[in-house]
Amino acid sequence: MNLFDDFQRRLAAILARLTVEGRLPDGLDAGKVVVEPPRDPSHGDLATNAAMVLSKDAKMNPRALADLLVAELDKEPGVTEVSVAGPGFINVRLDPSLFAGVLRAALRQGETFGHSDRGKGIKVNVEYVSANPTGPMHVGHGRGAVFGDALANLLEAAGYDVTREYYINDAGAQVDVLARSAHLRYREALGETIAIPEGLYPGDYLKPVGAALAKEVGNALIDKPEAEWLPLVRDTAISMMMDMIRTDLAQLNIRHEVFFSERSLQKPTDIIATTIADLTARDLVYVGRLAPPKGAPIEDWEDREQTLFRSTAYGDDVDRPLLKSDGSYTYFASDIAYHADKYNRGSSVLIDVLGADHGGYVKRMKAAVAAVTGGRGELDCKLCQLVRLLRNGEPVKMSKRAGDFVTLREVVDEVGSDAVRFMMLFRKNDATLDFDLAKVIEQSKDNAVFYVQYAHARGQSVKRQALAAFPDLDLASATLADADLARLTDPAEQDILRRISQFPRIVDAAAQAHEPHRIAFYLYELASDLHALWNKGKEAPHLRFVMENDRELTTSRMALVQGVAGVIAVGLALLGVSAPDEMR
RNA sequence: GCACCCGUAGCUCAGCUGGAUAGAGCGUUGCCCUCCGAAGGCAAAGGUCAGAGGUUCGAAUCCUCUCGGGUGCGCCA
Repeated sequence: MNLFDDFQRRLAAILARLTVEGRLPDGLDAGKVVVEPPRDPSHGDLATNAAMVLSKDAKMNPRALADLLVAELDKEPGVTEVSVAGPGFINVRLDPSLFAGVLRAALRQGETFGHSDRGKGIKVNVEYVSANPTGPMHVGHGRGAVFGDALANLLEAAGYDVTREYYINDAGAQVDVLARSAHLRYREALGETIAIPEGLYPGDYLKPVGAALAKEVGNALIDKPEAEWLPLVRDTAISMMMDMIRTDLAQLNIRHEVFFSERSLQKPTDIIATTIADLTARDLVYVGRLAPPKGAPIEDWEDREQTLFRSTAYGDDVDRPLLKSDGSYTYFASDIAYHADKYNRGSSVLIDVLGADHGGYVKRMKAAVAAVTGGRGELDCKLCQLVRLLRNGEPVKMSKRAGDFVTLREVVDEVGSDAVRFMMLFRKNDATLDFDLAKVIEQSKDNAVFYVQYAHARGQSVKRQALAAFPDLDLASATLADADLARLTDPAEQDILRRISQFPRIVDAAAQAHEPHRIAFYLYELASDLHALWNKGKEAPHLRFVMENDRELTTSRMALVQGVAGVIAVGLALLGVSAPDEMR
């Protein structure tokens, strides 16, 4: 139930009809036409730019074309007034019953209101978090985690078939460093006094790994050469780190369907080799020399022949190496094979949620996906900017225990999952985020999480009051959907109906743009509407939700309140935030 | 040197993929409330959308350049 889509279709039908009738030329592209709410509500309920964008192709001046369309739109059911404004805007005013109809739909559809089949089941792979399995997650990881999860929710709501995936970087040198660090903790667990040299991971979180190893194998690994103990220690450590990360994620109610191991790209079969062979056969891999980067001089630069992927053929600035000097694969080589694999598993749309420090990586990855899918796969990289942790405006000190960063778990333990999730989504992903630990648990209007959740709770509270006044009132959504909504005549009530009718459009646009923050901002506005109406009831008793002398009006208003609460609940669910029945 | 992201009110940020007179919160100022419809309300002031060109009916939004901030720049992941 999307009024704006509905009118877009109606307009397309009108254009088609006028074309058939010969009153408009062939070849008009109705796809350029936008139907949207006017910025200024006094202009009407819907506005379209149809006359302006089509005037050139129609070989008519915009006003004349607008007049033609106005005559047709005027015949449409539910349209009460159509006018032309400015350079050729067509403003449409609708019968209030149409907005009431959206409220009824919202009440009937409940938790699926705003959902659509726009994605038509297209398979989308969202890869997010993908933190190295070498330690606990920090707050920056948390932002990507929350963003990716909300985006996945959003895409599912828009009718896409979403796979939530985590790429475990368990193949690089960093996991060997992890193993060495864990081995030290193992010796420590056996009673040795250890010192952790520079370059290894110092965090206490590896102590349990050492203890677990000691318990499992006793001192069997203590005098062996590194080559013999490293694989076992590494696998144990990775496994325990992943358990820890999964626990951290579960605390934020984030679960991935696929955990993909980087090492599995080489064992048991080497997919990286076949991917490179495939690219080589297509002349996209060659052996050549690379000029050293201009800016920061590299001390040990060695000019040498290397195996390069021709990413410049797909818009990258320079070709990229696939093999290190020791012959092993670069991270990029693995990643090409990995993305090829995601595509081959059926996802034609790939989304990578990355930290902002990966910005330089995007071009080459897009080039790789284009090459490896023959241009049929689409990759969108969403870069999440840094999070600055504050407490009352002051930067938060790092925790030594975890190894010089604030862990995600510490933050979630302190302020809760809802506050973390909402605040991380109450900002565009590419803007840096100030996260104030004191502010986000404050019960005031300054705190957006509280404000939105409170609107939902207030809605429930109002319903409880209505039941106190009319104990036999049926407040089930299905019943409220049949209420007499014509009694919602106050402008503030009408505004809320309009706001609700925009929700499906917001969900759709947010999903298309891969921008979950739009939902958060919409909810803030909707909450604000409800609070404002409530406050009006203080000065103007005839606007109170519960009218003790008027059962019918109370019922109508309960429909409105339940509609708002329901939309807030749906929106918060998309963000992965709870919608409480009361604030405590 | 190059690439990517960002630059909107004093501050923190929105701005619905190019629409009409650029919005909100905080802060400031002024009224009201502080008799549980509690976790405040109403209103005002505040802008060269970093700057300059360009594209077109129309630009905060798209293109080019300049300035300013951030990030990254074989064999790290």
